[in-house]
Amino acid sequence: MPKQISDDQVFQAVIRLLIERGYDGATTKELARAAEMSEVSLFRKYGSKSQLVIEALSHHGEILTLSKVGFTGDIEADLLLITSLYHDAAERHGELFATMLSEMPRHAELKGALQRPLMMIQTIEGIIERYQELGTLREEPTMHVVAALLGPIMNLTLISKAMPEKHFPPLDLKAYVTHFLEGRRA
Amino acid sequence: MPKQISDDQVFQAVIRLLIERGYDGATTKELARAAEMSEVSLFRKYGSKSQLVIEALSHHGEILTLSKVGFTGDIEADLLLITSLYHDAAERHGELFATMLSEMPRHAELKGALQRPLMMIQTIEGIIERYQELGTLREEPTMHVVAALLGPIMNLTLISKAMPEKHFPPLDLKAYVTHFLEGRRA
DNA sequence: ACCATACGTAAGTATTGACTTACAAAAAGT
DNA sequence: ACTTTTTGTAAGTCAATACTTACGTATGGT
Repeated sequence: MPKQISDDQVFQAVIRLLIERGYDGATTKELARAAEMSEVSLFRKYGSKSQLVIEALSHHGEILTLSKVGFTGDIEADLLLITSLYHDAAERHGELFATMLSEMPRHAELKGALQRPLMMIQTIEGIIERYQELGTLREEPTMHVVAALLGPIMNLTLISKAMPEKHFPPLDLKAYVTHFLEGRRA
Repeated sequence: MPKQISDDQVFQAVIRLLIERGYDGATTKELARAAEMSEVSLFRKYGSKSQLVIEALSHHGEILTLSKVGFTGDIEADLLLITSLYHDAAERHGELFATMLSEMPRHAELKGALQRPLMMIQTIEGIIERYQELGTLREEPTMHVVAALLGPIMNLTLISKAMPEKHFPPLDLKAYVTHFLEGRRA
């Protein structure tokens, strides 16, 4: 057999192109070229564009690798780890996430493609909840806390990319977490 | 002359469709139908799809009126007004804003379409800056402050719409502003 | 040696989308 | 009345896109 193209290689290229061009903008022709395979083989292996994207996104659930994240009892350390990972992910894939969030309702075939990223939000909610139960954090809807923690980071990266001429100073995540906690401790 | 279709009516329909389907998803045929005019007339009046969208968004900027917003010296009142207006806008048009933010880098023709909304962010930055100069707020990049203030609101509305099965409690904006200020005063 | 496998190239099809052209009609100003 | 203005309908062009068909080829297992 020739070449033997690995799924990993394909999925990686797919994600890269999705980030660059979005779902509609990433044509199957370009997807094939990015994956260094023929368009025909692409359809043979993955059936359709939507299936390919779903498989790529599922496989790439590692985008936001929260496997290392958990409850340790040290809230500053936990939040710093979460924000660091999220910050990296937002830098690299924030546009993709935003695109998918807004394109999902318009592409029924994509339902389920964001299952994994959204589950990670629930993981974070779980950690928040434990700190609330412990009395470290004050009680409030966990999703509000998650939004307060991650919203500014996502917003900042999106705006930075939309206004590339303005050069925003980078976030100091350690200070960010510290200030986040002020006023939020029980 | 027949009918005499007003720009207002057209722009309103355009915005509505953009929210529903996004830029790529909103076809000129559908745009024409939504505006209750023929596709031909649409091209005659506005030249192209991108121009139509740009004009509609520019015109729409007025709906997100921050004209009442300014520096009063009462930081809690100012921020409460800003967040209230922003919250309303995000509820109604958050998806649109997010879509445009993520689609803009891929559609060079749209450059300038978000000029107006982005200028409002700069208005807010100006107010923040004055409170920093007064010593009410501690010094840090103004865009970081804006992101911290508005990011969570935008995030919350986006996620609410992406996960409609989960019912998130509404934000108490007054408490939100109060907590925002804790840890941020100079 | 041979055959199934996993790919490639060339050439389609069918659909759709942005945009145009040609011609007709309704209304308003004069 | 007539001309201008602003719309409409019908029909198209042209390019791009998702996806297919037919056929050929290199490779590895047996």
